[in-house]
Amino acid sequence: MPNHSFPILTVDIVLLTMIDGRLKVALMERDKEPERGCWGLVGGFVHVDEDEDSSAAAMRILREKLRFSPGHLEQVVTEANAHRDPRGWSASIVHLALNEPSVLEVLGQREGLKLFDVHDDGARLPGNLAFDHSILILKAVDRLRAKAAYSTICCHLLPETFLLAEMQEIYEGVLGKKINPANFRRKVLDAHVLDPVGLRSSSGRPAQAYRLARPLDYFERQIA
Amino acid sequence: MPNHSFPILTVDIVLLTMIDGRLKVALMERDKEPERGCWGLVGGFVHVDEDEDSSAAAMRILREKLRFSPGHLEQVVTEANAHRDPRGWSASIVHLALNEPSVLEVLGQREGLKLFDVHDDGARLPGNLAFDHSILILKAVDRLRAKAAYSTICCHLLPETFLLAEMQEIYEGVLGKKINPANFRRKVLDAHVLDPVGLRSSSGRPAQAYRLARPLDYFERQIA
DNA sequence: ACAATAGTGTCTGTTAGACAGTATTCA
DNA sequence: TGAATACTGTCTAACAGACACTATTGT
Repeated sequence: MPNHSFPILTVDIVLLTMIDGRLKVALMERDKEPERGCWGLVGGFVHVDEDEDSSAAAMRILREKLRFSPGHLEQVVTEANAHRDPRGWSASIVHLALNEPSVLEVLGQREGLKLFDVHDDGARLPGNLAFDHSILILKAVDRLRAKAAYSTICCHLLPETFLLAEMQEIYEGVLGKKINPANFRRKVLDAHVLDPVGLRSSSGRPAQAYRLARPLDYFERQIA
Repeated sequence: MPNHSFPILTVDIVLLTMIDGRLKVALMERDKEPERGCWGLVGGFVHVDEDEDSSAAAMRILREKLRFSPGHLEQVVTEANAHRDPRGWSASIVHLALNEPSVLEVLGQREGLKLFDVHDDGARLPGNLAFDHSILILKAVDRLRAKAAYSTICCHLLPETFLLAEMQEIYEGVLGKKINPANFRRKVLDAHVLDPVGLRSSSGRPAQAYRLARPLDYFERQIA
């Protein structure tokens, strides 16, 4: 394996979802060197002849490795240094991808993907994580948490339509604290970012279901 | 000039300062192809044999081209696509560098650097800007503005010690709005991020001078 | 009727923003 | 003494957070 005189350019995707109020990251067991047998992020090289830009590269890699398109994809940070990859000087453009859990649970059975709990600064991640991927995961999760209280970003962890109680559970999981339901309702509805789409019944009074009308990067008011 | 099969990896630095309440970006006239004669950001290739990581590359480039170290440097975004550079598929890791104006004004005379007003989505930038540098500049400025209201980041546009009135002028310039002096004072001092360092006299009552005690990435309260 | 969940009204303490007023220097 | 700038106190409206209350379903 030669030491490149060009830096390596890769894209890594931190695939997150939430199950039972806990954030989960989807990792693949690496079947090639380096770090064969370790758990790692879904990622790959940029292909200069195929990829229009870095997010297109991320989409292609997800399509090729998982046959799947994420609900939400955004660039988080670029981790670039001499020592993170034994093959040479390496830059990874790290992306955050958010999805409702059902999609990833299905993929887990078909594609050798596994979901790991992301909590307490990665304490529950597997011990044999490839490269600096534990750092990349934490940076992506930090970004999600930072945006949560002031944006609708967490709605991408929900299905197309959802109840306020479900949305609240997601925000509680991401922010790591309980939220008062009455206040949460008031703030979210006052922001006019949700469209009502009919009722849904369960084990009590039926609840209004909503759809995200317009994704909002920055609320005026803090949502939680 | 061959079309590389590896992507190009560069670092570009958006050098900002504030003069008379207006944000300025420092640009160099390019003396090499491509885009020779255009104005461009200070930037260059990552050198895999010299640079430990991307911010070290940024520091080296500033040292080599301007013989200068910035007061504050942070990564903003990575702009990576097939068309931004005629030489081939190119990724630029964009950094934001903040400095007090005196340093850049001196450099402007010595090193062929020039300061341009950054306002109204870049309306006053020179017409012949290299590559996609106008986009990179706007993204860096957006980042600065987004962090301003909740952090001490703007203090890096000030000298080591400064008055509250000077600090307020900086925040007003970055945020683009007037701030009530009494409220600004109260919020900043309540945050306990400044250390007093003696008085300074000018044309009225002498004012308390301060030094930034601890840079704060996120205030609890909004500063302005 | 009761359990369960959805949704409303209201109170309290805190904060942002506005503004009047006092303090200390120089000319 | 007056201009200029620094600093303080206080009022109001908006907001976050807490909590009691009503509403609507299934069993």
